[in-house]
Amino acid sequence: MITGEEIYRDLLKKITELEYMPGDALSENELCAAYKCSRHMVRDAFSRLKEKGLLEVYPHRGSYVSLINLKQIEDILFLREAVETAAVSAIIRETDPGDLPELLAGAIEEQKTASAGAEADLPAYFRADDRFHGILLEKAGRASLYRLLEDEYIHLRRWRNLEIRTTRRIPALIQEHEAIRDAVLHRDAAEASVLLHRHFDTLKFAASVDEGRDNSYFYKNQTEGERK
Amino acid sequence: MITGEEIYRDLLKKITELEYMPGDALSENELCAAYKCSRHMVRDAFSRLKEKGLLEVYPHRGSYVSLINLKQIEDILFLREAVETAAVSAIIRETDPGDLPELLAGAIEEQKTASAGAEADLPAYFRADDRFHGILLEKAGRASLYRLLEDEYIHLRRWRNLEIRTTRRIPALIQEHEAIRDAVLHRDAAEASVLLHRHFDTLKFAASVDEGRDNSYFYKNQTEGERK
DNA sequence: ATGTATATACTTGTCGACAAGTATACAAGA
DNA sequence: TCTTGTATACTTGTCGACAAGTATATACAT
Repeated sequence: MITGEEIYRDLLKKITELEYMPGDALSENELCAAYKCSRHMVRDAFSRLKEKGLLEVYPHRGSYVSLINLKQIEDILFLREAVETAAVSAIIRETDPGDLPELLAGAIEEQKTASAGAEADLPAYFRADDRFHGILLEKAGRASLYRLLEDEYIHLRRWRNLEIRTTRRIPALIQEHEAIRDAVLHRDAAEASVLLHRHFDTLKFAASVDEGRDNSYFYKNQTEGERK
Repeated sequence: MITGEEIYRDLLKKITELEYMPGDALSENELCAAYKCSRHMVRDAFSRLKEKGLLEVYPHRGSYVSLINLKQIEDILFLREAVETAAVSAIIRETDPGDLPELLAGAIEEQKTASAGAEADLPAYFRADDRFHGILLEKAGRASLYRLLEDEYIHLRRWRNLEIRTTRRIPALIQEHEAIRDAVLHRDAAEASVLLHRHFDTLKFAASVDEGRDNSYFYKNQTEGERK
């Protein structure tokens, strides 16, 4: 027997990891046949996914995986920059380094090994990247805020999984992490702020340009739910 | 005929405006009798409220309006400080004032008139307060981010409605707003950052101390859902 | 009086059936 | 050939009934 929570988590995973692509149709009937459960369960999961902005339900027509809203991605990147700049500021203001140097070094090392091989282990790199930023919040005493923002970061992860060309940029991103780490360890808040801003600006740029992108995966004009 | 969306909005309003107090029991049967609809609708609304952390459902025992998690309130205040500091920084960095002075002056004026009378019009003051902070994000080109964070700010508003003694502090808060406005208009990012930090710190302090507070409305030890 | 077992009245969880709306395939007529 | 109307096969929306678990009140035995 499968619980509604499990269905929700499974669908969430398949949407963020692009097993279901943006725009794909999801049928309640097909899914409840696949999970061997009643439609009620699937509908409950749909309701939650809809609430999170990952699914769009058109009554009597069908349900579709949400397209990616690049304006929203920019917003979330802006949010992360703001939160992490504040976290760094708090770290520098309030605490002594503690085990922060080792933790950041560990996360950076993990990023290097994950991206070093003949072909990069992208999931592992992304996990290490998340960990680098997570450490900053945790050491600022805001680990719970990181959990609170998980729902927003889901969109970020889905977009990241779609932007394959990120691969080329990984070495530069790691260098930026190292510079940020150095600034934090030198307790230079102004420098860290500038570096974080630059770091997220490169990401925001990736979210704004559309060089030969498959536009069927993105909303145009930042408007959602405009299916004719 | 009432739609599920309406039930959800009504319950949300009654929870944030404390018509239903933290800890109150909400019965599916009673509500679907009150709304003259099937339990399905109420359950759907419950599901969304649960997802937002405003309702806790204990299977076969009952559903209760979530208590207020002060650690979470602090986190959201930290979040707001971070976002608005970044917004101010962006405003100063990228744009000329435009109509910003008039907008901020208007919001501050509205706060004064709402809090001036023999007894303050708290709802009006809160709306003007939200507007002041909303203007900052809007002028930084992040109006959509403000909407994105609405869900988090719901918790903030519920807490604010419960903290009656805020009233005494309103004149000081308005003064802080004026100081922030001045720093922004003088394009002094560092000063604005310090003032915002101080502004939110006074709020965070209000969320941390518990002088003669009715503790039945708050989680102890920052743990949720520990009903025995 | 006190402890224990049982019945009862709640609670939320789950299901299958049917209602209602939409898009498509198809056939009939011009 | 093109247009138009109709039947059909989908889609999601809604409902009432029943299942299952919990807490409380009650009767009974000690």
